[in-house]
Amino acid sequence: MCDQGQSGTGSRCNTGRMRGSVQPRLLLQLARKPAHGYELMEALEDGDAGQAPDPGTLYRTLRALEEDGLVRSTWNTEGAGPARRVYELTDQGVEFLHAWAVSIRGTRAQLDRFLAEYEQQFQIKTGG
Amino acid sequence: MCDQGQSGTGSRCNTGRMRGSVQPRLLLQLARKPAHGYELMEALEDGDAGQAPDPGTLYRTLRALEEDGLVRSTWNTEGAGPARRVYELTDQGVEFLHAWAVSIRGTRAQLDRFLAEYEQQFQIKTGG
DNA sequence: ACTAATAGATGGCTTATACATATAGATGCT
DNA sequence: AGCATCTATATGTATAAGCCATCTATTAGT
Repeated sequence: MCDQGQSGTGSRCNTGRMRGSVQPRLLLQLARKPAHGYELMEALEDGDAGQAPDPGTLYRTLRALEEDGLVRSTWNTEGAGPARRVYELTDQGVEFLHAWAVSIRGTRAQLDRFLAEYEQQFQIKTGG
Repeated sequence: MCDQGQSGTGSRCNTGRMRGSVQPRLLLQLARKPAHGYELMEALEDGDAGQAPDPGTLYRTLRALEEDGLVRSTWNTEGAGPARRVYELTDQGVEFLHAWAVSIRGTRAQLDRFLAEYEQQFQIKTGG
């Protein structure tokens, strides 16, 4: 059932990605420069190893962040194309990003422990 | 609303932990030694920085892993106390653990990228 | 008999994210 | 004018992971 060869046929049989990275990545990107959703998607696709969230996730996450006071938005109707909702970080958003960074460092430490134990168990020497 | 000071009042306002680590940690622990649920909980609590999943998560995850053929279980009624369902890894479980390790290395790399960008943005020098 | 420890299991809930689809303005082609 | 396409935002639905609370059962101690 969980054959490695066949790709996900809908079951839980894939080594699921770790969740909880969309929010901090959006906050960090906004810390660099205010931007609208579409722009953020392209930025994450370019710079973040091509791992942008889908539009649904992205826009909904942005609205949630705004509801929580971590970002604020204004409409920008200048320039070509449809109106953009431009987001920027609030002070609270910056603080939150710092908190996320702490949490993420902890997660990374946990992954390091896991990988160390794993490699010890299977006596693997990895270059990276 | 998302004040750092007050702890979770039920909203999404906490720097959410990264999910997706229970399965691989169970598989790795079982790779070291076959064990029953309670034993696994204690092992994860001891060795894994005190981050064991709650019983509900643990036992349900084990059953799911068995349904997927990654572990198999037998009842052990010897010794004191109630019967234990003792789990051990299958060959497929070992393969899956390897796949998880690859995925987790990828996740760690992503976290490293995030933290590098974060530290660059805020010009922080960290000792770790 | 009552309590506690060990051991396993179920029900319900939230969160994060994905996939699919809908809406709408702007631009360009025919 | 009609129509496709790109840009941009949004909603509907589904799902997996994990938490909290609760329940059962066995064994041991008082």
